Amino acid sequence: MQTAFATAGNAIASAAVRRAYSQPIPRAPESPALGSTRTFAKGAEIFAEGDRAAFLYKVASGAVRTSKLLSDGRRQIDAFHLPGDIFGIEAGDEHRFSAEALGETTVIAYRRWRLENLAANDSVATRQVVTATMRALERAQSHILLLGRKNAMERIAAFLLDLAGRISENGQVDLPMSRIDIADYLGLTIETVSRSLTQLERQGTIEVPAHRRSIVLRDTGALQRLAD
Amino acid sequence: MQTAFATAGNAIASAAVRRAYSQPIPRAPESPALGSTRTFAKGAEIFAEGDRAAFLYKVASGAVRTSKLLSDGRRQIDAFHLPGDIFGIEAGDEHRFSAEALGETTVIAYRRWRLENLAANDSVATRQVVTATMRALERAQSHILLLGRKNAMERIAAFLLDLAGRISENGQVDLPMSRIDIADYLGLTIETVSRSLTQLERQGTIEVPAHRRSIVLRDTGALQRLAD
DNA sequence: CGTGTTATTGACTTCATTCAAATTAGGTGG
DNA sequence: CCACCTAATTTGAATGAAGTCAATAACACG
Repeated sequence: MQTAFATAGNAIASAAVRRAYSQPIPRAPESPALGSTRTFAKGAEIFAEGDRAAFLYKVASGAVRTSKLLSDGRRQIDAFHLPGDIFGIEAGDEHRFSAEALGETTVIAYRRWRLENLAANDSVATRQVVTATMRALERAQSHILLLGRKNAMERIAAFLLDLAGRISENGQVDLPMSRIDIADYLGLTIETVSRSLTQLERQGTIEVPAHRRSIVLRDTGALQRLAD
Repeated sequence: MQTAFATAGNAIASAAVRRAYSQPIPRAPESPALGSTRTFAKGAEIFAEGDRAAFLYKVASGAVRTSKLLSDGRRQIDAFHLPGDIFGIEAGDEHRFSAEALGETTVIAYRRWRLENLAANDSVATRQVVTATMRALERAQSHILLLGRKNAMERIAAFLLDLAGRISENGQVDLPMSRIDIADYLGLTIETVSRSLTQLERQGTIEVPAHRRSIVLRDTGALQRLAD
């Protein structure tokens, strides 16, 4: 078996678990029409696979992972969502992923638009949802190439560059996620992720400070070449 | 929008014609407003990665693969498109994939909608494009799970069931694609695909007639269990 | 400072790939 | 209809990249 993220079982069960253990702290919405702000603790579930998709979300601060589980516990993380990103868009009326906060995270929940209204309505919000959907599709498609045809080192390099492009501050990337999350995103194991990072560090391509939760990109050119 | 003469001088058509082995055979569109019909020979290129995305397409008959290449020639097939499927939707103005006919294939080309119009406009066509985009996203996301976390046998089983759900006639699936295409879709090699099929046949789960281009699903339950 | 969690490292195994060869299908021209 | 040819597929044997199992190390936090 691969990296089993040991959350108990199926969608129904985890929906129940969510009610028990997650701590959504609803606050007064900044403006009713614009959605309501909610804060989640590290690891808290924002929604579960199979939950009714009544809202879509925009990350205000922190970070979110959306993932799917196989029956035996293998997990695949579909995407990481950073501030400004919209997630939870669905065509049907159920969430096909679960979403969890990677750290203390604040999101804005917007009441969901039915698909029909999406096409019918012209508004900034509508446009944003269509754009977010297209972006999600593009990301998913390039992730398919990564998972289908790239080796471990290429995956790590591509991941670091992608993240750097989204949240780097002068070449330093502060990872909002654990090695397990990285592994489950890249279709690898935590050990392989660790070994690849060590190898990149030995080559002088990156630098990993003591606390291990940030990475300095020393040679983005080399990463680019690796990533393809 | 689309006129009978629009096919003659556009960027896409000439880009396609430039390539050696594509043979688009423009015919009179069934209805000018609804797009123009084009037929492609087996292996012909409908559009290439980087081509200007002036049209989107619906498969009328036959089948199409959309794929990406890495610099060293590794290929990943993003999706197979069967009659009724829409492909070639882009947010930007370039195709990020190439598209090739899997056999003698007829498609209908629709002049592309700009993203802004998509959100602004309410029409059957708009709705179809939004729906097709959502469907593509859902497919891509479940393919990510397959590529990231499923083993060879699980991938083959899932592939056969998916295809059966789209084109089976009483349990028989006529494969429009070669083993290489299947391998490049599932992130495997042609040898592994062949071995997996052989094993499924030995188990009595499937049956592969002599010409090897169709497969009879004898035990979909077993496939379902394998596919997860 | 302990304690629990997360990450790294090492040794060994395994599943899928690679390399190589054999077999089969399907088209072509006699 | 058959012999021949080419491309596609299958099969076998050996290799290798990433996974598994196990132990250690490094943090983070109370």
